[in-house]
Amino acid sequence: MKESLTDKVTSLAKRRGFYWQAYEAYGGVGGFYVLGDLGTKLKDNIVRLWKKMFLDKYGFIEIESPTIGPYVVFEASGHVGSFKDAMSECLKCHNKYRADHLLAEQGIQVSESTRLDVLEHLMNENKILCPECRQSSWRVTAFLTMFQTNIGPYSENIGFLRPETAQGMFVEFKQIYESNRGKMPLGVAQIGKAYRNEISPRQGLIRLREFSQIELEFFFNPNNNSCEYLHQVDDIKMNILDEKKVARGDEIPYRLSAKEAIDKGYIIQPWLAFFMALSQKFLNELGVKSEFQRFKAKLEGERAHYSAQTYDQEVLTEKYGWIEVAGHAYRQDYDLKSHTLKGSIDMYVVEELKEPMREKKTLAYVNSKRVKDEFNGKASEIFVEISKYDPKTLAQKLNEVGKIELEGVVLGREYFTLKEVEETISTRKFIPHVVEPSFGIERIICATLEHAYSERENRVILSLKEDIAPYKFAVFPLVKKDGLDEKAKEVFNMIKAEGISVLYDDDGSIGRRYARVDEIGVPNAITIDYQTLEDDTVTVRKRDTWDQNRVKISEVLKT
RNA sequence: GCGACCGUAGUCUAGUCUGGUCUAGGACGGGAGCCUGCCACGCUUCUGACCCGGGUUCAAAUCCCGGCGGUCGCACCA
Repeated sequence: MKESLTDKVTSLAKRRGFYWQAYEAYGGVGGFYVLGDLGTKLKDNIVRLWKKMFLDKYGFIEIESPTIGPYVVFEASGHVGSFKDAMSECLKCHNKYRADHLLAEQGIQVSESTRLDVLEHLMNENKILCPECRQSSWRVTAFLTMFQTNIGPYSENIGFLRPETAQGMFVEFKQIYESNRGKMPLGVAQIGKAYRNEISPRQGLIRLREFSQIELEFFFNPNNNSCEYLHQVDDIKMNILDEKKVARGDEIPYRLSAKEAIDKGYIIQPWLAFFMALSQKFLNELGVKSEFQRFKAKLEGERAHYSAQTYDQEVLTEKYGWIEVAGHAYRQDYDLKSHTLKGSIDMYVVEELKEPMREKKTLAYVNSKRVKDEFNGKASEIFVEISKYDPKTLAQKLNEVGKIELEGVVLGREYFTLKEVEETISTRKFIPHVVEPSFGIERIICATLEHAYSERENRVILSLKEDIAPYKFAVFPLVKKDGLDEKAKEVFNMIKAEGISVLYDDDGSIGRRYARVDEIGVPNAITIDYQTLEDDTVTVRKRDTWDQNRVKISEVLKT
């Protein structure tokens, strides 16, 4: 089989030091990798571009929270439940299956909390057949895809390495919200490592056990979910496979703008649609053209436990086909609600209504004179009891049943004065809803490299956009003599002093040096020749066209 | 996790079937030097590998077992 583009990129990545598998000195460990100099620079540049496009432009903010969290957090978030699968192993052929799936096929419903020994009993008693070898001999064990550790010296204090960065933003929501002076809607991002103990990590950087995420949690008021930026992405047509198309295996996408997709009902939240379009533009900026991108809906059964709608953003690769580079999920209020229920902080937000609402209501006040007159010594007791209710509730009860029952006394309507009042309501409490664009940085690096890779005259060219190229300039003396090399070093030092990433190379022929920097994506190569010594001009040679221009040294950084 | 195939320098590979001549050969790459007036020229020189562990044998890159890793298929990917 012909070596695929993906394989070529992998081998280039290792040869030139973008990334490689970790722990090779010890035979390698699956699912872990190292970013080299070029890789870290590329990653930093990608992250910087993302921040510019998603945060700075919209005034959204960023936090950094711990990568280890206590058991309760992931219990509340639902991860302990849904990351732990009961795996049933066939003792004959040793294939493993989800126990609940096999039981469900036979119409036996079990819950997530069903004990393992009970599951095993059910599997064997009901003679569930192994799909592979048609035997029925099972052992049921748990497999937890979160990495588990202990916090402090006591083994019963279990902690987990976070399987997503998102929970940090949910658990800390109230503090984030307060310290940003109650802004709503509020976009909060976190960029960092997440960990999943994959059963079989494979495919290079595509499935890792430790990986980097960029996650943006966008908190908004569900009563006011219109997105003011939608018009900014009108020109972006997305390839969309909605739930219906996915369900029937239709691979031909709709081509729609965010607004059109909302209007047609394919995307149920305007903000979700906006971020999807913006994400497509982000990948465009990284050099992945729109025709190599699509958004594929997750079906109800495959969605995460928190999601009401999820679109995977996919990029076409030669070897692996469509790979997911980002997930766009409508998480509703699932997470904040869970943390409110289990934790000690209420994650609601108070909304000030633009148009205060006038609400009519009836209030009931007890006629104290009449009560005193008729109940004498018991009156003060009655007042204490009545004060437990507010006037609105009292009025409601009187309207519904015509009386108030207290300890040993029943007071009828005649003991109260009813007042009709109109109240102004200017605030309302709500738990924000969340849409989440979530990016896997390593996969984006793969997609970016693959779509930047090309070959010309048997040489490799990595056409990384200038914004994200690890090195912006390379400086070469045409030949290493007659003072050209000293002059070249001067230019090199000048650019370096500006804080711009730049390489110097005087080894071998000039053509060889161009070739070397082409394959790591340096967009500009500056050559110092004999004319430079006379008039301080140099040639700037462009990576993608191989065109050369003569410019003054002082102008060189403006190219 | 299961199954099939595979594992020799940074990369590609010769050698493995049929154990010894392998102190493991080549090409590319990389370093140093020479050369070089614009797209991987040439020369000199250096660099560097049998995945790990155990077994069989007088002798293991080669045969056997286990582990680790890779690719593919199944399962998993919340």
